[in-house]
Amino acid sequence: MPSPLEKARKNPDSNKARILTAARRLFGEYGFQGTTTRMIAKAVGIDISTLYYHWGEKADLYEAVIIDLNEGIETQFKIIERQARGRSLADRLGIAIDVMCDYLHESPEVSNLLLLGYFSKSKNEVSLDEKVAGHIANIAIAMGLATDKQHVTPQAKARIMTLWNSVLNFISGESFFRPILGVDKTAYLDVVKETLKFLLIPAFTGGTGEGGSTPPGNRQ
Amino acid sequence: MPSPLEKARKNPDSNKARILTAARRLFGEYGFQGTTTRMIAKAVGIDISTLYYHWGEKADLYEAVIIDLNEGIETQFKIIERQARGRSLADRLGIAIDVMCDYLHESPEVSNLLLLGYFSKSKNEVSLDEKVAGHIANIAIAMGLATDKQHVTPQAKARIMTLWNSVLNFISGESFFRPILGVDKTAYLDVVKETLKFLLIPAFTGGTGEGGSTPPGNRQ
DNA sequence: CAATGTTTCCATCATTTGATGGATCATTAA
DNA sequence: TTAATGATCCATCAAATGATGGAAACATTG
Repeated sequence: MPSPLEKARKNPDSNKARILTAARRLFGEYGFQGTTTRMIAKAVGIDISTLYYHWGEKADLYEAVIIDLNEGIETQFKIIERQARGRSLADRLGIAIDVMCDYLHESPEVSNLLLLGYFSKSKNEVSLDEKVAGHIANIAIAMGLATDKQHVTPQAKARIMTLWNSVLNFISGESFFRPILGVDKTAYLDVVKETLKFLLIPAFTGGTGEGGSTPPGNRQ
Repeated sequence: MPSPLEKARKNPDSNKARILTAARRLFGEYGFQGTTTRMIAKAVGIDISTLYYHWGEKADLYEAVIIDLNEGIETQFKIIERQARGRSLADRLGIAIDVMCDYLHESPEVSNLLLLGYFSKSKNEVSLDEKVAGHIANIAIAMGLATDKQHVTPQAKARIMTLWNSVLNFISGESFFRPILGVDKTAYLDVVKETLKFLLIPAFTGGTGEGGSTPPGNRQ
């Protein structure tokens, strides 16, 4: 029994899938309240009743978007985990920052939707928090700050949250922050990565910061 | 010629001022789109036409809220500047974190409104960005990372932004993050402050982090 | 008090928005 | 071919929403 989401992904040219894609972009750009079903239908080029036929009410469509989103993020975490395995802590952090920045920068609606989920009291009951809790724990383990999901200290969680949120902030807020920084679009991502590494790596490693790749003496 | 805002603040019991207060809270909680003029009027206990009489259209009221907000923030920055003067860099950062966390935690709608302003494409043209650019530069100077507003490097700005956003994130996202951390309401603010100091001070000072108050040799 | 200005509310509009029923067209199975 | 199922659109609804006109209440001042 394939879920509606799997069904939609199987055929990306179907209207059902195109609705999901457009909804993702528009919800990310204008939020749940700021996006109307007519906006989505118009973006796809269909009638709104087709949208309702495929996804039910607006909140259901939004929920589908969020679930779809989280699966994409989990994929990225697996990539980070694979690349980070066996490297030094400083390297692992650098890899995490690079991979997440690149991924989110390519699909900016992701970070927008996540941030809106964190900060707006929405009546919809998409259980985003459980997912995020899992993500946080996963990063903590991948960074070697904890050994299993059940034993992550609040301190470690809070530190990961800061890192995670900082990435989201910079990606989502690009149109707002970039003019303030006064750099062009290509330089922005580099400044962001550099800043995050500069600020966060020394604290985690308790030492000198970036300092190149995988020093021979693998200080833990 | 007193501005409408000054006029409203002069008499906090007037309906005009009470509308502004309620609007501030509700816009902060539900965003611009998610807040209706009827919600605000109902919160104050008046008819919506009274609201329109005092503040004009909805976007004008929102603009007044944002302006009001920014003046409050500027006041806090002056407090930080005064307290930080003459202290070590680590102390100045610690003071900034403490003061801003306490202030924002007392009026959480402030950080919500700021974050919504950063991340949602709103059609309203409240020039929030210029204000924020000024705030960023002010902190940079107060922290001793720059000497005048015109000569703040993108790197310094980006680092301040990370700090500033991290505070906003934790305060605005408390209802979301606190359950994940598994701490109670009173402990949350302490964990946040501790985390921010732990992560950010070492990077700025290039050294050992918090390490107590104002070391005798005032290393720059 | 009378006149003038300010504030408040009631009634009402025009749009927008979420949502649905039913007709139509396409596709597939028997 | 025919019946059934799936997909799409048109027309329409009811509720919510931003906004306004005008009458009434209230306050201020000469």
